[in-house]
Amino acid sequence: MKQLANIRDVAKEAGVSVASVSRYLNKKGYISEEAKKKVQSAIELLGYKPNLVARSLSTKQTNLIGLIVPDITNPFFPELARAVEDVALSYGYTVILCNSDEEAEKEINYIEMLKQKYVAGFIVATNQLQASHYEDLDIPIVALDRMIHDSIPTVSSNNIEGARLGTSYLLEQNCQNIVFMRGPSGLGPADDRLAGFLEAIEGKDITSHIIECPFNFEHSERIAKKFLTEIEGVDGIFASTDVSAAGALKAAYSLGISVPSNVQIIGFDGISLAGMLTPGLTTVAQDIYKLGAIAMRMLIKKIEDIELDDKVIQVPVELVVRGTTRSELR
Amino acid sequence: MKQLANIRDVAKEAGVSVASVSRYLNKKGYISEEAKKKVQSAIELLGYKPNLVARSLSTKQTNLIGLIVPDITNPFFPELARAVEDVALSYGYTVILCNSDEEAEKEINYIEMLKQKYVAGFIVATNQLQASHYEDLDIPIVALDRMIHDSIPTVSSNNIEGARLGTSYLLEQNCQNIVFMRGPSGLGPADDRLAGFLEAIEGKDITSHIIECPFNFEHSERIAKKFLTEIEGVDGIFASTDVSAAGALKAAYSLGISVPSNVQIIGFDGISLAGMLTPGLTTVAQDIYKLGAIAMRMLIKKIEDIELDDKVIQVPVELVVRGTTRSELR
DNA sequence: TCTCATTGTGTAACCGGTTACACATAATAT
DNA sequence: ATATTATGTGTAACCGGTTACACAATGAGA
Repeated sequence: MKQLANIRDVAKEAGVSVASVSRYLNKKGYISEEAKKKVQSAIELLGYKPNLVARSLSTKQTNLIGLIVPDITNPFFPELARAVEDVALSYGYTVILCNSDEEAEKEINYIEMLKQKYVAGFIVATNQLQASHYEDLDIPIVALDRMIHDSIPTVSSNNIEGARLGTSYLLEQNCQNIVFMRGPSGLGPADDRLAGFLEAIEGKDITSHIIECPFNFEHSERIAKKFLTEIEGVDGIFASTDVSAAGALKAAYSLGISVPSNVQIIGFDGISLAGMLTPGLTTVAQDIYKLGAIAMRMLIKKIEDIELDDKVIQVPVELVVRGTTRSELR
Repeated sequence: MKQLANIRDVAKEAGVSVASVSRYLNKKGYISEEAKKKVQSAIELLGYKPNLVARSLSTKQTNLIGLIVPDITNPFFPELARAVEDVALSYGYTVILCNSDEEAEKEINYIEMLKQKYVAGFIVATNQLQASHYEDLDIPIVALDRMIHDSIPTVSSNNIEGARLGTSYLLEQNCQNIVFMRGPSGLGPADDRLAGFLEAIEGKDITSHIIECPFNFEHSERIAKKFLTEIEGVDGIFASTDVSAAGALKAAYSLGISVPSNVQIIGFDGISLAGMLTPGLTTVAQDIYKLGAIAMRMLIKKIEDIELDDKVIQVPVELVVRGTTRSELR
C-alpha cells in the first residue's frame, strides 16, 4: 500500500523547504508566488493531506470541541446537538458527544480526558460541577441552557419571560386553579421558570399549586395522575417541560379528564414531540436550534480569541398555541 | 502556570529512562518491580498524564470513533448514540458525532477528515455511500441498522420478522383493509419491513394498500390524511416508523376517526415517543440500545483485532401492545 | 555609497510520546 | 565451561507537523 505523503515529501517534490510548505499551508509568513505554485502542484501530485495529529502536537490545539449534555436521549438535546454540530462543521470543527448523566464524576472524567486530547473548547449544558472546576481550566468554555458562573459566557432562553408568557396565557383562558409542575429545584432554568410563574400570578385571584417533578415522562405522568385525583377542580396545568406536559396529558386522558375542555395544559421547550401529540401541545417554545448555534459561534470566537459582544445572550421564547388550550379561534 | 510534566520529566524524577516509563505505562516489555515503584511514585508526585496526541502521532491510533448518523434529530438515533457512547466510554473510547443528512458528500468529507485524525473506527448508520468507499478504507467499520456490504460487519434488527409480527397482530385484530406506510424505497430496513408485511398478508383475504412515505412527521400526517379520506373503509394502518404512525394517529384524530375503534394503528421502532402518545402507540419495538451497544462492542473487537463470532447480528424485535390497537384485555 | 527595511527561504530544534536495537546480567541447559 | 534464554534497561531515531532564527537578496532612503 502506498504510504501517505508527508510534508517533507512535498517539500522535496516541490524543491523547497518544509518551512515554505508549512507557510503555504497556513498562509502565514512570506512565500513567493513561484514557490506557492510549485508547492501547490506538488501537493496535488502527491495527494497530500496534512496530518492533523502531528499539527496538534506542535500547536497544542485541535479542532475538536467537547459537547457535554446530561443525556442525548432527553429530546431537548438532539436538536441542540445538531445545531452545535452544524455550526462546528462549517467552521472546520468536530464535536465529541459526552453524556454526563448530571454526574459530577463523569463530567470531570470527560473534561480530563478531553484536555489530554487538546480539545479546543467545551460547550457545557450541565451545571453539575463546581464552577471553580471550569474557571481554572484555561480552555474556552460556553455554558448552554444553564448558567455556570458569571465569568463563563452563557446562552440560554429567557426562561422567566417564557414562564410569564405561558402563565398569562393560561390566565387569559380563564384558568382559576393552576398546577405548576416545576423541575428539580436548584436547576437554573427550572428555578427561573418557577419565578416567572410566581411573578405572573402575583396579585391575581387564583389558586395555584407548585409541585416538583423530574424531567421524565413516566414520573410526570404518575405525579400528574396523583394531583389530578387529589386536588379538586384543577383547570390548568403548566409543566416546566414538554415531556412533563405530555405526561400530564396522558394522565388526564387515562383519568377521563378531557383536554382542553376540563383542563388546559401548557408545556415548555417547543420540542417536536409537542406537535406530535393529540391534541397538539400548547407550549412556550425555545428556539433550540438557535440556542445551540449561538453557543457554538460564541465558542469559536473565544477559541480564536475574538472579543465577544455580549457575555450573556438570552434567546427570546415564543408561545405556540395548539390544542391543549382553548382558543377563541378553534 | 506550572507546565504539565512530560515523560522525560518522569524519567528523570524516577531515575530511569523514558523507555522504562513508557513500558510501565503500556504494560509492555520488561520492567523490574523496583523500577515500577520508582516510576509510579514519580508519576504521582508530578501528576503526570500522558499526552494522548503525542501518543497518537507515534502509534497512528486514537481512541476516537466516528459515529455517522443521518440526523440525530430523528428520535431513533439519540438512543442509539447513547448506547454507542456508553460502551465506548467504558472501553476508553470517545465518540465524534457526525450528521450526514444522507448526503454522500457530507459523509465522504467526514470520513476524510476523521481519517486525518487517525480515528480508530467508524460506526455507520447510513448507506448513502458506495460500499467501495468503505471497503478500501482500511479502518475498522461496523454498519448499524443498515447493511452496507457483505464484507462489513452489520448489526440490525430483524425487520422482516418484525413486520410479519406486526402485520399478523393487525390481522388477529380483524383488520380487513390495511394501509402499509412504507419508508423510502431503496433503504434497506424500509424494504425489509415491506417484504415482511407482504409475506404476512400473502394468501390472506384482505385488502391492502402500499403507500410510500418519508420518515417524517409532517409528511406522514399529510399523507395519512390524504389516504384516510380517499380510501374507503381503512381499518388498519401499519407505519414503518413510530414517527409516521404518530402522524397517522394525528391525521385520524383531526378527521374525527377514532383510534382504535375505527382504525387500528401499529408503528415500528419502539422509540419513547410511542409511549407518550394518547392513546399509546402499539409498535414493533427494536431494542435500540442493544443495537448500538452491540455495534460498538463489535467495533472494539475489530479495532483490537479480535476475531468476530458473527459478522452479521440480528437483534430480535418485540411487539409492544398499547392503545392504538384493540386488545381483548382493555 | 551606505544603511536599513522588506521579502523570501532553509536549517534544525521542538512538541511528547513509542520502540528497534544494543547491551548487560542472571539463570538454565548442554 | 559454554551456549542459550529470559529479564531488564538506556539511547536515539522516529511519527509529521510548526517555527525561531540565521541568512540572502532587493530596493528605498539618507
